[in-house]
Amino acid sequence: MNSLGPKSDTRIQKKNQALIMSAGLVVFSQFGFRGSTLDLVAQEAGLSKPNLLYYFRSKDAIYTALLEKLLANWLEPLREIDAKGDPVEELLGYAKRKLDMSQHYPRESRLFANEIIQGAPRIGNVLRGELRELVDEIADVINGWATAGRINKVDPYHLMFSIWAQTQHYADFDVQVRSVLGKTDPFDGAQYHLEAMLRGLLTPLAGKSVVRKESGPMR
Amino acid sequence: MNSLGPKSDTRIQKKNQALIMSAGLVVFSQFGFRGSTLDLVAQEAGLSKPNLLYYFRSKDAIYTALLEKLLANWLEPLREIDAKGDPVEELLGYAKRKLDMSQHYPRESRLFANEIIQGAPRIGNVLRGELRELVDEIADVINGWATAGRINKVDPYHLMFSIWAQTQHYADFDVQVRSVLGKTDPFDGAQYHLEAMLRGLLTPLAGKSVVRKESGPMR
DNA sequence: CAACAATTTGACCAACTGGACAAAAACAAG
DNA sequence: CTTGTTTTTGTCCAGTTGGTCAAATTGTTG
Repeated sequence: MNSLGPKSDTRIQKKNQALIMSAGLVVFSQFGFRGSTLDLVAQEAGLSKPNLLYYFRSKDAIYTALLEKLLANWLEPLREIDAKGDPVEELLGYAKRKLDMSQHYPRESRLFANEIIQGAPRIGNVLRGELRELVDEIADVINGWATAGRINKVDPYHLMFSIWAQTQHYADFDVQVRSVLGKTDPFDGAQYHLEAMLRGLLTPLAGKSVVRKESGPMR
Repeated sequence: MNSLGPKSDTRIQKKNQALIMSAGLVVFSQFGFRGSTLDLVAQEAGLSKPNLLYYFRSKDAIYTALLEKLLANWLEPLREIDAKGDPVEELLGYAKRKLDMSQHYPRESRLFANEIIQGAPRIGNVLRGELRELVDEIADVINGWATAGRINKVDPYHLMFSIWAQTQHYADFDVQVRSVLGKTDPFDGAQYHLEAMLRGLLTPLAGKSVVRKESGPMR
């Protein structure tokens, strides 16, 4: 009989569960939950539809399992920011890790993007809970760095948003980026640009605050 | 009889077509093309399903009409960049216009994002054609500014990507942004942060290139 | 208020959807 | 090889999907 708990997973179970997760990632990341069908996932996995449902209770179960696995990895790079490290290098390292994820796991990024765009019906509580707490912690760290004069004064929240936006963009909008760039690989240029942008924002320089003060609000 | 060409649109036709487009925007921007249903659009529009199909030939026709209308507006802010203006202010102005669009037309942004994430099946040719040409033009302008020393040397393509990413993020990931910020309105802070980031990157400063040269590649 | 055109609707359809289920097939261990 | 257990599949089902169509309703114009 099929076990309920995670006690005994035969190797064929492991193999097929992984196969289904992988196929689900491909399909759900492209069409979102509502736009995906079990038939599509089954076809992508090379299994029959009833066979999918032998391993997962429902379409929803596949999607949820996928999202949970993703979320665990998604917050990890943020946790690695070290309050005791060099501020600029810590933040650049974080941006680099996020950009690497966009390069190597673009489907995961799109799965996440799809879920958020559609209103985050299944992970809204995670966003308002775990994510928010973690972001608040890191925001404190960044504020500490700024107060100590080790980086320029920045809004830590919008700093994180801009890192998320600029890194995930290369995965989520991959088609557009490549349409514009042609054959040029996006990621080398992206990394250099992102680094330059963050250094320009963060690195404390005597002359800069003067320039900033002179400028009125953007119009 | 229903006219084929755009010759005679009675006011009731205009009203209902607008009603359907508006409803379609709400539904398609949330669920993407495949995840949306005519019933949902009909319900949102307050019309019966057959009545929708009296005004539009098919589900596809509604979606396509929506995309075409969107694309016209989408590229407009980019066209407004003036090669004869002040470089930093022109680029800041562009960013501001894009951010305003995210604030005031978030559904349009999400509709576009959905289409791109799903591989841009219907607008790939526009991306590789019209968009790319326009971006190339602006890239030339930016390169000209950089060569003249009026802004720092930047990759114009990645500069545009980063503006797109950071502005559209506030519309596409609205749920996440608000989950993190709580009741705080995102857009004031976003504008200030975006401006600071772009100024730091673009404004030519004697001291900056030294700092940049010393730094190795991001790690 | 006729008479005609524009609009709306109810009923219907074939294809597809997520899912149930029992029978068949493949596997494992004595 | 036999027996019990996993795994796989064919068949089926009720609900939903995009779309059709003729009939009914509403609007318009003389």
